[in-house]
Amino acid sequence: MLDREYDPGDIEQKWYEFWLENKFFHAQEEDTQSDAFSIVIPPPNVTGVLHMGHALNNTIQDIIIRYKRMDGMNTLWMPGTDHAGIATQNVVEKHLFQKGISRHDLGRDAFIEEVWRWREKHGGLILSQLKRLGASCDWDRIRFTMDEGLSRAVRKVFVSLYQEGLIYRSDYIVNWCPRCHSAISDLEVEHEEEDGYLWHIRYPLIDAEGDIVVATTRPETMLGDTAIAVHPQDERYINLLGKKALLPIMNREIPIVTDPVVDKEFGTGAVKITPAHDLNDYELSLRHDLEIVVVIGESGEMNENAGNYQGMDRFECRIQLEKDLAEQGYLIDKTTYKVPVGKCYRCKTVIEPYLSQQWFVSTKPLAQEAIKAVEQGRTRIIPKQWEKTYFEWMHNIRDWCISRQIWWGHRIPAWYCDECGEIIVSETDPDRCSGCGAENLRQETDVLDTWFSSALWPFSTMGWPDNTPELQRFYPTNVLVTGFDIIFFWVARMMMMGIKFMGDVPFRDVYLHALVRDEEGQKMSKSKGNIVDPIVEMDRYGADAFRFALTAFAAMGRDVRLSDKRIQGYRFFINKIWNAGKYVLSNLDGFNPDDVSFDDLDLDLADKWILNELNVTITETRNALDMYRFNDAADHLYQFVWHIFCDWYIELSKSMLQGDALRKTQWVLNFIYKTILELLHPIIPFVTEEIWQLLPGHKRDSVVITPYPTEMEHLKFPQEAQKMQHIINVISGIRSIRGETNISPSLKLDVILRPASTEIQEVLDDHSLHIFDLSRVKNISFLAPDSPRPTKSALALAQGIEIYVPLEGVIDIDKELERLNKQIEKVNKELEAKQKKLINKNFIEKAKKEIVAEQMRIRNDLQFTLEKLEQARSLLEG
RNA sequence: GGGGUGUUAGCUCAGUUGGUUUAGAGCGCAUGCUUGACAGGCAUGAGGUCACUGGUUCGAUUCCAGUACAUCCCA
Repeated sequence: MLDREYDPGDIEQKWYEFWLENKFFHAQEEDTQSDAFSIVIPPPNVTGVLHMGHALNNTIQDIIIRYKRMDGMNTLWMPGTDHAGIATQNVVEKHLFQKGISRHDLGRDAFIEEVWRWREKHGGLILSQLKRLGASCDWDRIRFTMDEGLSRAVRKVFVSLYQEGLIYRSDYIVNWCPRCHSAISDLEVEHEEEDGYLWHIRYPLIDAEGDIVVATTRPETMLGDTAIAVHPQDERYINLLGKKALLPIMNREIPIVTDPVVDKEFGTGAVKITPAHDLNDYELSLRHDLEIVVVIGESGEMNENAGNYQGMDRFECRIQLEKDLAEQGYLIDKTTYKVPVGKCYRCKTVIEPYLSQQWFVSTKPLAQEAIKAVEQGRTRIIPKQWEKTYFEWMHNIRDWCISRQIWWGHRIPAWYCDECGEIIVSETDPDRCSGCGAENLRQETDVLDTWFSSALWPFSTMGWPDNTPELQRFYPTNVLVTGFDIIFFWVARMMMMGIKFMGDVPFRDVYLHALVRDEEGQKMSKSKGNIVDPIVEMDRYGADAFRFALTAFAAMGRDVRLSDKRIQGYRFFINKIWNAGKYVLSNLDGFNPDDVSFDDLDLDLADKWILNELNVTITETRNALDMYRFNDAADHLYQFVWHIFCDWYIELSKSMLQGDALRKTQWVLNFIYKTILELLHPIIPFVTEEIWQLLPGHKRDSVVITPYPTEMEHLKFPQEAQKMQHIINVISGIRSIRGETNISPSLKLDVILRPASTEIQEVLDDHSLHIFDLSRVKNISFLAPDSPRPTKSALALAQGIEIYVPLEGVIDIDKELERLNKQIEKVNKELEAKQKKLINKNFIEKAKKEIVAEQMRIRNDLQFTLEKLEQARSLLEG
C-alpha cells in the first residue's frame, strides 16, 4: 500500500541508483542492429552550479533521450563539462588569494596543478546535480574539454587550420579586459548605453592662428593621440588641410588628416585619433600611416607613454586630466552624453580596446559552408525563426580572436625560434627549429578560447581524431538542445568545425528553447536576488514536479516565467497521479493481467471509451514529442490523467468493480494506468518508476526500458466513444442543474430524459447505471421524441438529449429562470451572427459548399436550441 | 541605427496551415460539498470588442501593412 502522500526524497535516490546499477543509460557503440540516436550535452562550466537554465535545458534533453530509448533506439546522451578558462582561473585565483597567494607566486605549472586539484574536489558538483534532476546521461563516457583526448583534437584542429592559413597571428585592436588580463572575443563583450559626458577640448594649431576643437567621450586616450581627423568635405576645416596641431599636456605635434569615415555631425566634426585604443582610429591610422602610441597598460593603468599620468588608473586619469585641462584653459565644454560602453560579460569591467598581437581564426570560408548546410536543410533550426538570426550573423561574421592571456586552457601549439624568427606550429612538441635547427624554442604562452574546444565537442567527445565506433554510430548527433543565447558562441562554431573536420554537420536538428526568467519576466541574477534555485525547488517539491513544471512552460521560442508557486501547482499533479495509483493498486488484489485473455473481456461502453481516449492521447503525445512541442505533450497528458481518467473513469469504475465486471474493470484500470505511467515517464521519471514497479504483469525490469506506448488498432472504439459522450453529457447536465438551482446536495433526483432518437435512448437506457452512479439520481424515465415536454421542470440541453428535473419542492424557480434567460441570451447572440452570415449573398456564392452547409446546420441547431429554451421558460412562467 | 519577438480572461500562457475550439488551459475568484484514491480533493459557475488603425477576402484572433507599447539580439 502506498503512503498517503507522495514523498519524493528517498524514492528519487533509490531509483536513480537502480538505473545506474543496471546500466540502462549506457549506449552500445557496437550495436549495429537498432537505430542510433544521440545527443551531446551542452557542457556546463566545470565551476558551475545548476541554475534554472541548465535545469530546463537538461530536462528537455532527458525527455527526448528517454523517449527515444523507450522507443527502442540505441541512445547516447554524451555528458561532460568544459574547462571554462577564464572563469575557472578566476575561481581558483580567488581561492588562493584567501590564503595570501597569487598565481604568480606559484608559477604557471604549479598553478595549473592547483586548478586540476580544485577541479578534482569541486568539479563534480554540477554533474551530481544533473543526476538529481534525473538526467539519463551515459556517465561512463563523461568528457572534459581538457581531457587528453579532447586536447589532442584541439591541437589537430589548430595545426590543420594554421597550415591552411585559416588561423593566423596578427596585430589588431582587440577587446581587452583589464580585470581578466586577457583579450576576449567580440561576442564576449556586452554593449550598453550609459550616461556619460562629451568633453570639448581645444588643440592649438601650429602653423596657423587659433585652434581646433575636438569632442571626445574618453579624454584620457588623448595622451595617445597621433592625429586629428576631419571629413574631407567639411568646409569648416578646409583651410586646415595639411596643418598640424599641438597635443595639449603632451605637447606633441600631430597632423590634421581627412578621412571619409569621420562623422560631420558628431561633436565639432573634428575627432582625435588614438590608434592604439580605438578600432576605427586604428584602421584610419593604417590608411594615413600614423604613429601608434599605446598609453594604457594591461591592467587598465596609464603606462610610461602617458607622461605624468603614468601609473594612474584610466578612470582616475580621466578625472585628473579634466582638472588639468581646465586649469590650463584647454577644456572648452563638458556636456552630458549617452555613451556606448563595452563590458566584459564575465566581470562587467569596462573593456579597453587594445592593440596587441593575437591569434585569429579566419571565419568567412568556414561560415560559408555552415550557411549552406542550413540552407540545404542538412541541419534544421527549430523554431525556424532563429534561422534568420543565424544567417544574419554568419553572413556578417568577423574573424575570431582565439588567444587568451591566461594560464588555464589549451596552450597554443606554436613555438618561436629566437635565432631565426621562425614560428613552428605542430601537433607534437618540437625539439628543434625547423628553420635553423636551433634548440632553444619558446612555446607561445597564450591559451585558446574555451569555445574553441567547445566547438569540437560533438566529435571530440566521441574519440576524434581516431575513427572510433562511437563516431561511426553516433555522428552526426540527432539533435542539439540549447538556449538561443549561445547560438553564436557555440552552435555556429560547432557547425563550422563539424563540417570542416567531419565532412558532415554535427547535428540534424538544433532545438533552441526559451530562457528562464522570474515571475516578472526579469532575467534571473544574483544581484537582483530573484534567483529560483533548482535544488531548493527539488528539495521542496521533488524533481518530478519541477520537471513537469518546466516542461509545461517550455513553449517554443518563448521565455519561461517561473516561480515557486507554479512548481507547487505541478506537485499537486504528481500527487494526483500518486493517489490514482493508490486507488488502482488497492483494487488489484489477486489480479494478474496474464491470467486474462483480452478477447474474453466483456468490455463496457465506458471501458471502450477510455481505451479510445487513451489511443488518442498516445497519438497526440507522440506527435507533440516528435515536433519538440513539449508543453503540448505535458498538456495532453495532464488533461487525460486528471480530467478524463481520474474525473470520469475512476469514478465510473467504482461501481463496476463491485459485481461481475470486476475482472475486466481491473484489467482496464491496470492497463490504462500502466500506459499513463509509460507515457509520462520521460517527463517525470521517478514517480512513474516507483508505481510502475508495483503494478502486476510488467514485463521488463524497469519502465526506463519498456517500449513507449504506440497506437493500438484493437483498442480503437470511435463509435462507442461517441455514445459514451451522451452519458457524460447527461451527467454534466444534471450536475449543472443541481449546482445552479439551489438543490440540496443530499437530495436524490428524479430525472426525465427526452432523447432525439430511439438510438440515443437505447444508449442511455443500457448504460443508465453510470448516470445513477455519478449524478445522484434515484429515478430515470424516458419520454419519446414526439411526446410533450414536462412542465414545471428545470431543463438542460445536451447534444440530442433534453434533460428535465421536475422542480416540485426541489428547485428554486427563480434560479432556474435566471439560468434559462442567460442561456437564451447567449444562444440568441450566436444565432443572430449566423443569420447575418447566411443572409449574405456573397457568402453563399463564394464560400465552399461544405462550409455553407455546415453553417446552415449550425444555424438550425441554434434555432432548435433556442426554441427549446424559450418553451422551457414559458412552461416555467405559466 | 539594423533586425527579431511579443501584445488573447484578474495573473501566466496555449491556440500547427483564414469558417465549430460559436476563443482553451493552469492559477486566482465565487457558490456548494468531511462523496472510502486524493481538501495537495470534488462539483458547478463568473470572467475575453483576441493592443490599435487600415488592407486582402464572402468571411480575419488567424494573412499583409502601418501605429503604439514591451522585450531581446546585433552595430
